[in-house]
Amino acid sequence: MPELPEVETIRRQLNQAVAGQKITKIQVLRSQSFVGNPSKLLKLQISKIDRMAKMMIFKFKNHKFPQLLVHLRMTGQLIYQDHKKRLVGGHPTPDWVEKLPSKHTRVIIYLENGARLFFNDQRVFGRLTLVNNQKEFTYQTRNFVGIEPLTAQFTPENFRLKMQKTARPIKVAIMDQKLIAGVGNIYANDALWDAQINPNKPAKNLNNTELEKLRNSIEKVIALGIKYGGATDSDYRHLDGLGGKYQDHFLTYKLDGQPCQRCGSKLIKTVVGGRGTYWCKKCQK
DNA sequence: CCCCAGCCCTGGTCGC
DNA sequence: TGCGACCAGGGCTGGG
Repeated sequence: MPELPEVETIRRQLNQAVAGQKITKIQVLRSQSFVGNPSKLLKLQISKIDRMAKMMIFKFKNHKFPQLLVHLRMTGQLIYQDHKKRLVGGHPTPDWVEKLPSKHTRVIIYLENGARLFFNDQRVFGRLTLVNNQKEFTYQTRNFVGIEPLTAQFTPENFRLKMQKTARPIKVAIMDQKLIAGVGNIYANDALWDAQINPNKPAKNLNNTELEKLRNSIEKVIALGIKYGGATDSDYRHLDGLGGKYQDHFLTYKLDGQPCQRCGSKLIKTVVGGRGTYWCKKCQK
């Protein structure tokens, strides 16, 4: 599922592929997938795409607003197809990209140069949300205000301040987008394994050494995720339809029953905060 | 404020 | 082969 590295990968590709293009038409094929009036975006020129936690923010030239917020949730994809149905970067076009729209296409954004941007989303949890002013923006992003792991704000001290505030399991705490931005289930599992911390441990019970280790591990796995273009576990795809590679480097995620890379004992799967949790009972204390 | 259960969705899997 | 129950999960809502 798309987390910080996956969303960041797509964001960078979008800035290459669609920045500078004007939106000429928007088709909403499933009403829940688009919140707001899509016609407000017509004729606006995309200036750049930012990111806040797992949310992408489309901004437009000479307009502070509207802005378009895109959240992929679990199965959302943004796929770019140019007017010749060729891919960005010159890769061979996967058949399914040439055949878009598919039955999972929820929104199509048409660009002035003849290209189309497809928002596909099998489970319809993802959203394109139009915000018209600062008040709406603040409301829609109110739960995504956590510290960004790859910025100067992600200091040991700031991390400690956030984690000491809650008695919830540490895994739940680092996945709380109000505390830390962009960490989802894959990278939470892998970071806790790397830091050798039991995912059930109450966040405020971690000592400074453990917190610093975990902070470093979050930074490490998120950076690795970006390096490999994210993880294609099921639906996640790059802008050109191809998959990421981080799934070949999972430390724990979906590896229950496999030997721990550190101690060799079998990784287990439990449920923490209602989410599947993969870890090593022997070396995560 | 804090925390958690239930909900939104669809497709894949499993048992019968 | 088919059918129904169940599961996956990020984030929102409502209730304790």
